[in-house]
Order: sequence, then structure tokens, then C-alpha cells
Amino acid sequence: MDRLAEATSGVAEIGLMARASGMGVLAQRLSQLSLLSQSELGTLQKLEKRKEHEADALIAGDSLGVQAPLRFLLSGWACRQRVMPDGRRQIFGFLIPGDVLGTPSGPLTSAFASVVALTAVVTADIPLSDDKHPNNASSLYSKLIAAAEHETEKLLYDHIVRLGRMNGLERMAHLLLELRRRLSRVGLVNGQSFPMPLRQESLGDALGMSTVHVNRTMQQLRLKKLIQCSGREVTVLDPVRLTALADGTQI
Amino acid sequence: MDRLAEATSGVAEIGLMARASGMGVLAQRLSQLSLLSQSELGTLQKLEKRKEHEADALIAGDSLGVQAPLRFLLSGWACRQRVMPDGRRQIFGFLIPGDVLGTPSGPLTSAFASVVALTAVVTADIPLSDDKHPNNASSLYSKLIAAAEHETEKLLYDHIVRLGRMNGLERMAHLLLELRRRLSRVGLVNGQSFPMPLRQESLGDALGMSTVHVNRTMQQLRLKKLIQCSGREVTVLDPVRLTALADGTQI
DNA sequence: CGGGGGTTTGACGAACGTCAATCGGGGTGG
DNA sequence: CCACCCCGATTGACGTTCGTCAAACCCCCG
Repeated sequence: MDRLAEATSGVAEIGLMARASGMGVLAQRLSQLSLLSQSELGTLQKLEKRKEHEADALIAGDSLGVQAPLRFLLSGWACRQRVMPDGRRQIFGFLIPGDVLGTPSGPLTSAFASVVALTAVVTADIPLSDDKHPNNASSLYSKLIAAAEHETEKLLYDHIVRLGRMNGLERMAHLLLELRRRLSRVGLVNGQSFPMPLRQESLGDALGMSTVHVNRTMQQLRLKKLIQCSGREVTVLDPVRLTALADGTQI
Repeated sequence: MDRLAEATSGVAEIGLMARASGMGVLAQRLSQLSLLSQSELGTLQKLEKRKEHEADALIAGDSLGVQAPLRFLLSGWACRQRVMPDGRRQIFGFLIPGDVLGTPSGPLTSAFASVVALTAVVTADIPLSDDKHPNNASSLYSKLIAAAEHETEKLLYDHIVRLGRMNGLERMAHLLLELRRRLSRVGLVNGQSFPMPLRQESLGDALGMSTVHVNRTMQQLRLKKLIQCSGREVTVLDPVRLTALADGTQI
């Protein structure tokens, strides 16, 4: 097992590793982000430079220097977060394999938030300029960055609605469905189950509630037979009712 | 009193109209957004096309057509919002004179949120291409849009922290300080007072709390001698303690 | 066999929502 | 000019949601 495979062990455990790393999470996600051509994808794959980070490592944010490259998440989970002076933490969103962590400029550069690894992760950097490919990356860049920012913005708006206008049960249902949809795009959903290597503390910091309340909320979803949790994996038992709960369209 | 002045009556009432419309809110804000040169400012001012809208009008959003121009708010207040299927409303942020309402493309195009007028407002459109100025607007465009998106993104992140990790009192204090800072940049703060023509219902829809709780929260801020409200105007009595409250840096 | 990090549980209180009534000011018609 | 009206602000009473503290539990690992 090479070092990359080791870092994706959370995925390997549930038998999805071959699928996730087979055609390449990066290519899969890139093609969805902006409909890149095959040759464009090839170009980016060659430029890719991998790095490994352990849990809790800062993997993007203000303090990473000015010449930050375009950085993707290849495996593992991370989050965009901010810590208040008194220690309270707010998570703005979770990052899963295939997501853009940061761009050389623009909103995702994020002097507003840091990106922190929640598990062991592997990232891929695509440098802004390369001696062998001085020009042709620039057009790809614009497309990729614009698409990634668009996606991030949508998720931010959704997150605000969750925090502002939903109760605990609805927030949790809504977040689980968002994660399922995004994981599904990169082939990480197996049937009705998907990996979720998050501690209840992280869920709480994202959803604006205490760890204890996260626990009781998950418990309620289980009691209602909407989901099922085993280990670090979530199974959606009743997608229809779960969606109705999350959308405020009670059945 | 011409029609434009009538629409800014909320400002005129408190004796700030001359200041706000004198040198031009638009120019004032544009120069802050991206450090435009005098000639660039002149170009944009000439392209500007004004429109008036009454309260509750939809002034930007998905349903306004594809060829949407770059649109600014000249006077009055608006908000970016989304309404859930069951009627619950979430306000993502308030828009004040000088703010960018929407852009021809990119995150601010907002299929994610609608922009609705909260008072009578006047907007200024800067068309994407103009027969007399076919080219030179394009560079300005990029600068303006990038700056506006950057600003919007920062406000979104701040709003998430408010909703997720602050209690009612802190949220209100934090929002009031944000509004004061932004109004100050366009010359709409007079001493320690600024106009705030918002109903408590709107404040509640922004801060994720009920109208009744907004009322009691404002009352607490008044009891603590942090602010003072008269009519549609807010006076910050103790900026230091108010800031400490909003930052979680209790004194 | 401990040990440690994360989860679960209970008890209690604080924050917040809901309902309904009342108040207050600005506008309108008589 | 005054009575009325209407919308939004305010108040009270009560129930729910959620946070906090502290203890117990569980599981994986050394």
C-alpha cells in the first residue's frame, strides 16, 4: 500500500477506494466543474503535484504565502473555518475529495477563512505558471476558478439558510443531503451509504449547535428511521422523508 | 423636490442628503471598490442609467433576464434574500447606497438569492457594452466585479459566524457595527448616528430570530446604554463596549 | 488491563419562539 | 382640526429548543 493509498484508508475501508482513485477524483471533479475537454484534463493532470497532510493541519488560508497555487483535495475531508477570539469555532463548509481548497486570487483565497484538514488528506497543487506550459494553463484557470467560486458561493448561501431558519433536526437533514449529493458526484456514495468521518464536535461547529445537541439530533433521525449510522458511514434509509424534512415541505 | 430626491427622503430627513448625493454615492463607492482613476470614474458616471423602484420590488435576481447589466444601488435600502417553500425568509445581507446589486455573470448574478427593495430605491445600471464605448468598459468591469464579489464574500462569511456562533445580543451588536462601517464609507454616518430604515421583521429574518426577540434584544442594547434609537435612526452610545460585545471580547 | 478520545445520557437552566393582546405614531377621510 | 385606522412596535405568558455541566459509557489501542 503506497503512501497515497494509506491516506485514503477511510475510503478503502468501505470498499470504495478502487472507484474513488481509479479514474481519478481530480479528473472526475474537474470535468464537472467546467466541462473541460480531454486534452485540457490531460494537461492539468500532468501539472498536478501531490502533498500529504495530517489531520488538523492548515492546508489553505491567509498564512500560506502569497504565491499560493490552485489547490484541490484528492482524498480525506477538510473544512473552511474561522475561530473567534474567545475560542468559539464556526465551520463554513466541509471539503471532500475533488473540491477546490484555494485559488491564487479571488474569494477562495480567503483571508476570511482557513482551511483545516479534518482527517489525513492528500492535496494536489496546480502551479500558476510552469516552465513547460507557460501559457495554456491560463484559460483553464479562469474556467476552473470561476466554477469553483460559483459552487462555493451556492454552498455558503445554503449554509446561511440552514443556520438562520432551520431547527436542529432540519439542519442536520439538510447537511447530510448536501454531503450525499456532493459525494455522489465523485463516486463516493455506495448505494444509499456514504462515508462521513466527522466528529460530532465538527458537525456542531458547522451547524451552530453544541456537541450534545448534535448527538441528540442524530439520535432523533435514527429513531425516525430516516438514517442509520455505523462507524464512520451514514446510510439514508428514507431519502424522500429526509428531503421533505430538510426542505420544510413536511409530509 | 425631484423624483430622485423624493426617493432619498429617508436620508434627506436627517440632513444628510446633500452629502450623500453631492459628490455621488456611486463615485464614492466605486473609488473605494477598486481604486479607479478619475477618468475611469468619469467614464462610468456617463454610462450610468437610473431607475426607480418602490419598496418590496424585485430589483435583481434570477427572474430579471439574461442580459442583466452591472447594477448599483444609489439610494434606499435593499436586501439579498431567499424564501423557503413554507414561507420562512432568510436575508443574506442588507444593501445600502453604493453597493453592487448584481453583475452580468458570476456569483453576484445570484441564482441563489433575490434582491428585494426594503425602501423606495434608485438604482444605476452600467450596460455591458455601449455603442459609444465598445471596449474600454471591459477592464473596469473586471475590476469592479471582482472587488464587489470579494466584499460580498466577506460579508457572507461574517454573517455565517453571526448566525452560527453568536447569541441574539451579539448578533445584533455585530450587525449594527457592520452597517455603521459600511454606511460610513459612503458618507451616511453623521457623528455616532446613522439611518436604519429596517423593520424589526427584516432584522429578524437576517439574524435568524423572531420579531419579538429582535424587539427585546434591541431593548437590552438600549438598557445597557450601548445604543439609542429614535425614529429610523440609530446612535451608537458606546462603540467600545458594543464592539467588545460583538467580538466576543467581553470587557 | 488500563487509558484516552469520542459518544451517550441525565438534569437543569438559559435562550428563544409563539400566541395574543396592547400600544403608539403617522396618515387619511370626514 | 379631529376621529379613526392601520401597520409596526411593544409587552406578557407560556412552551419549546438548545446549551451547559458532569458523569457514564464505549471502543480501539497500547
